[in-house]
Amino acid sequence: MARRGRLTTAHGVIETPIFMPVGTQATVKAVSPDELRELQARIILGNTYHLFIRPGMEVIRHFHGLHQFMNWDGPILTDSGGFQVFSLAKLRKITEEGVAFQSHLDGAPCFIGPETSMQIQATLGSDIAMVFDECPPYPCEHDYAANSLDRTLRWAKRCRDWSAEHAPAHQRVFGIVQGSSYPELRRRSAEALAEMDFPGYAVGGVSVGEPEEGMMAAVEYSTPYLPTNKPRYAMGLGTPPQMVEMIARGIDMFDCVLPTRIARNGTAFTDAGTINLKNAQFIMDKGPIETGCECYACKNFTRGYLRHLIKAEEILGLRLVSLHNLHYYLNLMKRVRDALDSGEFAAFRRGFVSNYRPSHSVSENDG
RNA sequence: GUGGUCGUAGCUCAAUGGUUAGAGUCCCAGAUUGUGAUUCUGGUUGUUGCGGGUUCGAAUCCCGUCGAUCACC
Repeated sequence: MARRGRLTTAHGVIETPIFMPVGTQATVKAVSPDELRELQARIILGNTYHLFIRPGMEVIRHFHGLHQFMNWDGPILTDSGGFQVFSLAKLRKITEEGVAFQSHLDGAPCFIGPETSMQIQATLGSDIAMVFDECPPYPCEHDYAANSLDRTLRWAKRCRDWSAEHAPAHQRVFGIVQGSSYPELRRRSAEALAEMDFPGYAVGGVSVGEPEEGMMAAVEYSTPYLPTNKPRYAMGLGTPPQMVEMIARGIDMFDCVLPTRIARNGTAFTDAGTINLKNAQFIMDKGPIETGCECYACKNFTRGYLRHLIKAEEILGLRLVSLHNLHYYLNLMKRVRDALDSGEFAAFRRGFVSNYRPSHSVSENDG
């Protein structure tokens, strides 16, 4: 099931499996494009919803698109805004046309539908645009999920058609599988999208609060019905072992805020699991975050120093941990690719997952 | 030296004479999955300066004492 792939875009070739750092507001938070290149990030995310609200498309158009605006000349994938409309905006009203909502910044009334989303993404000039979908909450009643899915499929077709006529020639549009936790809906979604013949497919509606098994199941319900010669993208995922497990299930692309977000709160990834650099145990620690790590933070700074920076709320602290965590994620994908190339992925997967200790909350004081 | 004001958690401060003296911050942990740096959730911490007294009951009232601070000499 796990596979290697190659995705060609106007701004470069992407070897899969790949992790895509998230750069919601035309920046991967705390990290410069130079540093992203040094980290060997091959493709990053941008966000329709956020950039539409601020700075707005007039500004993006003025700067000739997102690549030039943020000075990143590698590939960019833009999210359609479907997820953010549901996770961030207030007072949304869904109709066949699209979603009316209030901006999370100032409450201003806004509207994004399939065509507006594609229009925005065309203006952004991303290499990969996502269809505008509805991301239903978890848990979700079957009837609601079915109706939502049908509408999302109609939207997908509208996105594809709008894009075929108006989008810049270099831009590809990926479909998004929905269907909540229902196997037959996931299958229906994947088959319908495959019929529409997208150049890539995402599994959406995951990491919305469901247990991890549900997340895995949603992927397993979807991938068997997607074409094998097109990239598959698990949206918003995941932890390191989750990604390895998803790759074993035929996923090629990931994006996740986890490495950058938790970096800003002092948590760093290692092969043994996450460590919280704020913990008192690191005060006098002269070692790097992870022994043998080749990232800038690990080659130059101690845990004790990083702990100090983070406790003192110094910006360098969150930058250094962000660099480490991104390096960790990007390097993990490289290790996976190497393992796939040498035919040792199964062994790598076993070793990695058993070594990684998930930081489950120890709630012994409950009650 | 005289007179006034004030001493409460590490810090800044609450608390009609009436449950187990609270809050913010700090500190200690945890959370974070298509973004949240400055976020969220928990938790530890007190001889109410000290010593007496009044009272059923004192951080609170009285006396003494120590300390800080201000004014005057």
